[in-house]
Amino acid sequence: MPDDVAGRVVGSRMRDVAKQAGVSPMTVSRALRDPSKVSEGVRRRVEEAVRAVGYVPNRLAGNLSSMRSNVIGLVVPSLDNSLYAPTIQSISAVLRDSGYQLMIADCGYSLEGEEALIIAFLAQQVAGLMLHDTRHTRTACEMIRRAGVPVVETGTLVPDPLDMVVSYSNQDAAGAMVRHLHRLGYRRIAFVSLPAGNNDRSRDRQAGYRAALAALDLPAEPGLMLEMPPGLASGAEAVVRLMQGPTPPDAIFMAGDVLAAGALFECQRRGWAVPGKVALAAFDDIDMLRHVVPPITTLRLPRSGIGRRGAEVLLDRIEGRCKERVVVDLGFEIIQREST
Amino acid sequence: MPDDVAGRVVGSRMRDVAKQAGVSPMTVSRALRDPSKVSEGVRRRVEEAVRAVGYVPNRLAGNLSSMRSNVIGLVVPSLDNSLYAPTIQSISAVLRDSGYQLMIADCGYSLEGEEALIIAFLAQQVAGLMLHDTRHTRTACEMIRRAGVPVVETGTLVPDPLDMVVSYSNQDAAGAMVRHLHRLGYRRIAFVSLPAGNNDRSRDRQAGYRAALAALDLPAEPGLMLEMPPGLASGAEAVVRLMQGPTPPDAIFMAGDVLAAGALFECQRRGWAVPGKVALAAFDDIDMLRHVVPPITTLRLPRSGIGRRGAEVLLDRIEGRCKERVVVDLGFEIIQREST
DNA sequence: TTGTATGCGTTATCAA
DNA sequence: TTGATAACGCATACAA
Repeated sequence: MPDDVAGRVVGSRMRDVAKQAGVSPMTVSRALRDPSKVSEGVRRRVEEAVRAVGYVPNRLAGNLSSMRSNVIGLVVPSLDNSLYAPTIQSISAVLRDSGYQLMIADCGYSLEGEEALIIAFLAQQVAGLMLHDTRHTRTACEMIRRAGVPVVETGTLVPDPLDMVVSYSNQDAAGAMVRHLHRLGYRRIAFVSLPAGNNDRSRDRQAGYRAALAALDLPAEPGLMLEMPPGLASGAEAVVRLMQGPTPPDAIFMAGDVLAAGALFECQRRGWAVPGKVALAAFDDIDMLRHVVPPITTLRLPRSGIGRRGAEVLLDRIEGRCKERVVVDLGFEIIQREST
Repeated sequence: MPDDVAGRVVGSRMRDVAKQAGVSPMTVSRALRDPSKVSEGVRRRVEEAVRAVGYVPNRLAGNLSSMRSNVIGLVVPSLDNSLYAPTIQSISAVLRDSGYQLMIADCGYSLEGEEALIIAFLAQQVAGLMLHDTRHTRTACEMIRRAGVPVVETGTLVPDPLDMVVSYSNQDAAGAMVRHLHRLGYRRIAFVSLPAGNNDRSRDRQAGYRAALAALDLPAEPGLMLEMPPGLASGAEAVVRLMQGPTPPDAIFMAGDVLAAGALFECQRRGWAVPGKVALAAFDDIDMLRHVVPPITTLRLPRSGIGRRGAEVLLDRIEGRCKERVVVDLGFEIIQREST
């Protein structure tokens, strides 16, 4: 029963249930975690006793004693960014269905921040980690290795994974869109992305853009590449700067989150026909891009699948169903719409 | 040092550090949690030993032993909805700066789901709870009461809070927008919201709309109220249904998340002037609404402030800095733009 | 300032 | 099928 101990209300413990049911605590433990290991009568009495005393198991104690954990730690660069929402949602669903809990933290695109969070998660004895950045401090890598905790990286298809990877290739995706625009006849393809400095995905996308240009024998004009901070306003600014430059592009590939929508809204304001004056392509199929006028050509990324499969392979490993260091490429898809 | 025990790699324990530093485990514990309680020399030796053996404290054991917890549980109706992102981000920032961890789960707008998550969080021995729904099952309330865990509700200014509340009033906000539209001269004000069935906020907003109409002596025509599922497409459908009805409105107040943007895009497609043919107002100042053409009048809600203040009052309570059951009204603001 | 004994609530292990 | 005992890793309380 609830007791007030030193100003702190505590719940009932397993031995309260045991007393109530007239069995030993160990039997309660068994009845709760594997009912088939106790007799029918005991099982019923324990169930009743649990209800009677309002017992809620203490998973801290359970985890400590069993040297197991039912907590997964997730580090994302930012929680403010709705891009991670579908991924987090899917992770959450898989974990919930398997009796795991999700611990989330954001590192603000900082490697040192990520390191601190990883250590905090290890201190919490997480059973596994999911990371969205693909570069990590030496200390972070070392800590993870020593702890022997399974890790899934989800940001991009990294060449030298810590452990497991579930993602798509940002580099391939950017290249595929450039080739798509080229097939449609565009030749002066500009590229706008978030700053690559603190964002691995942006770096990969820039590399994919450059590689595709080279493969297509298109010149890589520095004036056609722009780095902009996130936000609709940045997209608007980018399209203006590119179109008012000396040799404007005939297509702009916006590889930032909502940059493309910002660019389109700016075109609407200025009466610039899309794709008549300039074609627009985006990276990531957020719902909005399908509904604006005109709808924007984009890449559909496996946001939700990354969360689901990532959580699945992590749990498979934790529960011993799979020993390997899998690398899962979930691919991407080009969605051709009216803006190109 | 890491040891392989029964297939499981374990980290170093406090007594490994103690041995290395030539002191007792208790001294290590003190040196780590309150360095001022040990001598200078011991402090240095412990710090070195910690680095030498790569020690990471086991917070499960620490929490169990101290009967404290550094974990906060947050339940949101959905993680897929980017609306909660700024709130979660702010909570995360406050907790991180105070050495707490955030456990997140989504209940899918289900009361039973919420109950299960609350029980799971209590089993994890969370130090506090943040809930975004305002109705809870009897069992959930009972569990929380018995556990004596501080709770902050953030969904709306509830009349009968479980404990503490940090929010704004959805009802007042909806009413304020109706009065604003009335001041601008609109008289046939339609109202579109998400289904109220599983969403307390929608219910409150509908009530606010109705109350404001009554106060303004405007008739409450059933044909002017619509419930739509979330999404841009719903907004588009809603505006069409309202405008093609027998007596179309002169203004539509879209109290759903991105419904207003969907409605505007549909008006763009059909060439309906906004606000010439119909005025549009929204609920919640997502960035997009400022950038579309025309920018949409809306209510600015304290999304981020709710997270920050909510986490702050929760920690104040947990750490004994405040005993009261505070109710914080963070208010709202009407942002008049060109769509009305 | 430091160390010793004890307990946190559960599970592993082994004996009955 | 059940129970007694000993961890799990750390912190509280008290003694030195």
